Amino acid sequence: MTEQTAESVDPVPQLTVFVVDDDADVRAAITLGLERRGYVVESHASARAFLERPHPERPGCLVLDYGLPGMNGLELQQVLNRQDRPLPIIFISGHGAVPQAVQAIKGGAVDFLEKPFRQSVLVERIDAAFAQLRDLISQREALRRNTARLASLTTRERQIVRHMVGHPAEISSKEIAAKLGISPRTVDHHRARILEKTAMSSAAELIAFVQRHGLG
Amino acid sequence: MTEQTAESVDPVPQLTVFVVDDDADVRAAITLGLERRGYVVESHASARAFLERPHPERPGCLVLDYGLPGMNGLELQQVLNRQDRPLPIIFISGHGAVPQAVQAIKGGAVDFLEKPFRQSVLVERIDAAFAQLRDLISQREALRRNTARLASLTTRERQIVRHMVGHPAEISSKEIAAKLGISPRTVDHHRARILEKTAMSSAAELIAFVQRHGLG
DNA sequence: GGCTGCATAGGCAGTTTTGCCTAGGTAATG
DNA sequence: CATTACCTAGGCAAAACTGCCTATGCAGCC
Repeated sequence: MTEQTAESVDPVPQLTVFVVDDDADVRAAITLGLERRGYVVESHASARAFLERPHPERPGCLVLDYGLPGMNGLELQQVLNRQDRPLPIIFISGHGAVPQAVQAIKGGAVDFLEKPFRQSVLVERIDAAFAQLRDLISQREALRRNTARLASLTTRERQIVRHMVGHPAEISSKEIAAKLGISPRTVDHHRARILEKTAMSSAAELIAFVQRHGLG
Repeated sequence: MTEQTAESVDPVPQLTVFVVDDDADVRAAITLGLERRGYVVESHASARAFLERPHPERPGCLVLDYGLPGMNGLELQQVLNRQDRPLPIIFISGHGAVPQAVQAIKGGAVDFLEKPFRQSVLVERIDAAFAQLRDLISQREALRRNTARLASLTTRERQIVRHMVGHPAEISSKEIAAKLGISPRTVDHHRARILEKTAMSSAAELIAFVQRHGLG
């Protein structure tokens, strides 16, 4: 195990713990505790400030106060959910309110902690969030690679793929040609190009692939 | 709209609201309120009693007290989750405990209500649970129908299907025959029988189907 | 012993797919 | 204006698939 330059170049960028809480003392306490344990922490006083930070794509998880002034935690969660950014959220809240916790978890939050909580509990949840994040990232990565292969398809080609995937019972050139109002010969031609571009060997393989990974 | 014998034969069996709470007053109150609104209610005083009821497959949803003596609500939820029975759960709890609510929702519960709650809120959640149930049931129904079609396949036929699904790039009779050490002609024969039995029109359709629904 | 179901395999004809060629029309682009 | 990309479409031949036929061997069952 030659462990030279362990700190130098990380293939996976360092994961960051984003902390959003309007209480400066809370931010300081969490930041301090986490940094002592070796985490990279970046804190913001409001949802707005967090949303406007540069490099919004940096991977990490979010420790989010529920009762923020302005845009509250739940609203921020919803904003983030609409973006398809992989960012697991751990809520923290001053007053243990069940309905809010329910909504947060239903919205995909990793957990909902009531203040005060022990740092060790938070660290546990952060590790869980990071594990979840790594899953999400690898899924996205796989999807991205696959979608890239389909991205080079032209409109017509894509249309034919859609039809084959949507109606796997009608994939003969004749049937597709009838649907599209063109010659079966042309469908053949497109099919050949599609298989070539996607490096697949049969319509079945293509359909199976798109069913698994989507068309993007 | 001739509404003769509306009550006689329901194609979908009547959905039941199961109530499990150790407090007889709570059971009575919920039962009364729901029956007045036309719901069919069946109540039990303990998780054990609910689990041991006859006809366990009757469709419905479960209004479940969290703080049951003996097996508590969360444990019952986990038992039910291990069975693959479609039964949406609405938790009710005397003391609003966030961690418990979090666990319940993560376990798939529809909601977690704190006592006391308004009947109208409960009714709302029950309707949501019923909607979710209907989705689950129709999904299961589709799966069941489909698995039945694959169930009539012989060992060899199933083996060939597995191979086609697992290696969609190698579905020509030649390739499959090579893998199995038999004649391409025989694979043709099996393929024809498979498509006939499953009422599919192409290998692609079969693969797409099995990918979606599994082989059972 | 006969019957049935399953796996094996071949023949033959018709259809389909696939690969490789040409080629015209259109729209965008340099 | 030339080039490029895309959609269109046909010819031709090899390969594959499909449907319908026969046929053998084996196992289990009445």
